[in-house]
Amino acid sequence: MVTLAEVAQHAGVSASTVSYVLSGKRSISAGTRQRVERSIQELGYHPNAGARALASSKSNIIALMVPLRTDMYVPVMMEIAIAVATTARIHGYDVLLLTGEEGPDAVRRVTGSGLADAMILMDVELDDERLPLLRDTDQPSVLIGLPADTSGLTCVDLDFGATGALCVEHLAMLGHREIAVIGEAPAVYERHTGFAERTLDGLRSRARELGLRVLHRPCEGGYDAMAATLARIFDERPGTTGFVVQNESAVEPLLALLRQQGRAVPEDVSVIAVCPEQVAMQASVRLTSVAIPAQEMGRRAVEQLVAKLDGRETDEVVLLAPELTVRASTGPLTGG
Amino acid sequence: MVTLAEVAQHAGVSASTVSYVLSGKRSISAGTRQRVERSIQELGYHPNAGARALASSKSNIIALMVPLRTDMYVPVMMEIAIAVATTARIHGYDVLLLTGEEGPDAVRRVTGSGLADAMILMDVELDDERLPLLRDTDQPSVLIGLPADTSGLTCVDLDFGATGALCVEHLAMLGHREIAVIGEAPAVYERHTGFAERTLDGLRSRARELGLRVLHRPCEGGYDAMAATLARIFDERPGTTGFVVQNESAVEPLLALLRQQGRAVPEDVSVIAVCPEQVAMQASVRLTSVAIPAQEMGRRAVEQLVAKLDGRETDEVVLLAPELTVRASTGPLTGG
DNA sequence: ATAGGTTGTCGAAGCGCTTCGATACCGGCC
DNA sequence: GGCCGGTATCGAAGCGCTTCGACAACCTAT
Repeated sequence: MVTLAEVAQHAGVSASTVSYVLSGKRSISAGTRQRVERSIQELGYHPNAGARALASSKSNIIALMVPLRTDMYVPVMMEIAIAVATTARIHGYDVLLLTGEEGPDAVRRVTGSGLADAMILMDVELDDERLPLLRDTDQPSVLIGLPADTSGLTCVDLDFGATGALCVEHLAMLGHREIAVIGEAPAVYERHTGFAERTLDGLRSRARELGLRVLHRPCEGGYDAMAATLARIFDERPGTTGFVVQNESAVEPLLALLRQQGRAVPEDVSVIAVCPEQVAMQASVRLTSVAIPAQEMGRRAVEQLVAKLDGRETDEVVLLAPELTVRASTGPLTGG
Repeated sequence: MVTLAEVAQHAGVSASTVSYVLSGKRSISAGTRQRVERSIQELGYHPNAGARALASSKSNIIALMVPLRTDMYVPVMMEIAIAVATTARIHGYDVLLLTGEEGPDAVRRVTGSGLADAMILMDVELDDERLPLLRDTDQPSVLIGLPADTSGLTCVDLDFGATGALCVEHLAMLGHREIAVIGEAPAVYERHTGFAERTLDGLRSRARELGLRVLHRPCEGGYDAMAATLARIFDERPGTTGFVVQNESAVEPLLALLRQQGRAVPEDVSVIAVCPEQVAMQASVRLTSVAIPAQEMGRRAVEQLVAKLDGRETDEVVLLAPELTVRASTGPLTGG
């Protein structure tokens, strides 16, 4: 393994000079710089990460805590993770992958050991037990998701409240008066991850303003659960003509069941999904949807974090504006 | 930040003693050990990762290279990644997440800088450009997937050849004579990731032995592509009664289309999927399937790697035996 | 010509840990 | 009683890098 000292010797300069060439923290004459750079090339030098971290107290690593459980939409998680890794590299950071398994201990471990310079937390619960630790530590962090109390924290998330409102508005504009919300599995609500509730709140309050009736039903994924849920919905509200689905594994079952019951989409009922673009595009009916901008979320989280690490001011809470794309699953209510 | 020296002072011993308490590399008297451990507790000491890495030349980090592209089944990737992270922690390692974006350079960077002690590579192509580097370096590595030449490499993968064979056997046993294989998107074959070809090879050779006719069609995901593909299949081989699907985004479309055409599953046609358990369970028909053991693959990869790091002998290639679970989508051929 | 400011380079200290002798102590044995 | 082999502990060196202060060389402005 080639060391700084070897590079220095090869280039005929001192070790500190090589270091300054690398970091650019002091001015170096053009000639010296070139000689050093050529030596680095020729010897195939790579600075030793451990030594660097020790000397500078910076690891150039960002820790990313992903949820261990896989009951929620996994591709979104993966896309965020990949966006985080990619964006981090652009800013010169690597990403350490932590699972939620260790829980708060992971925060202590990473903070205490100087393994990472900063953290990104996914799947944040409303009253997350990791938050007090985060507030105590002086290690910068960004949450993807929104806890109940955001004071002193930086958060990035889709504006789910506005998302809910946007869905209602679209359906209202098309003339629908009674809508049903197919939500995430009950477990998601019980866990208080927040995003599902926020969607619902935004949706309900806008519906109230616009005079629409809303029926909300949590729903496990899969056909059987969806069949039962749908039956109960039409039982209770036979006049339902609009659906908002926030559970990707319920989308396809819903479409199949509606088809089976002879209800045409979008002629008889309209369906809006809150899901990644890919799901909306690949469904049996191209879905009108509000996209979950996973990539953007990952990217923004890293950018916020890097800003903090550079000592720049950052927004406390970044809520991404939802965008609704009209496709083939929603249409005007044609009397009925 | 608390240091080793502070712990030593607090416990009234020398720094090296504390170090030996931590590492267990020399015997320590019970009394001393307890005093030191109490001091560690009280002061909330965490060893500094950088210093440790520098002094010991071991980072206790495993690098995991995930593919950047997301055209393949992402949940499998995620599940593997999580299994890798979880298993690594059990063995005292953390996981660094690298995307394929940097390509071979990432291997050089990580190897050269001592950032990680070892690597796991996912999405390995038959003639992967990272392999020469891996062979050159003395850094241990494990591949998830199987390249063309495995000499000098350790690999973990599902035995896709046996998987293909297993599918044919099951269909043959049920009396099917003409089967169609719905494969991955053409791009997957062009990339030569290998697993798709291996499945096909295993399937074809067993089919030959058992006297079945096989028609293979790559297929993009989604309804439109599947509709076109299915039409061509029945056009060319009207007597097709068995399907093997190795493309999770084609599964649901296939089932819907068959239903639509009045072909009952499993009475008229049988369908076997090669997919994660969850997909098989959540489909509109509970699918007979060969599971892709993502978790097991991640776990085994780490275990192989740790064995190597510990200087233990390891298998060169670990092929996991496929398991076929019979559910509701396959049945005996009832004349026709 | 000289004081004062730049610019480019060097040497040395030190980051927090591991690890290798060296040392001190203990009990048992011939 | 001196010697041996363990066992428990310490001190010091060193891992490869960053960074600070020093300094030489040069350039201006007086």
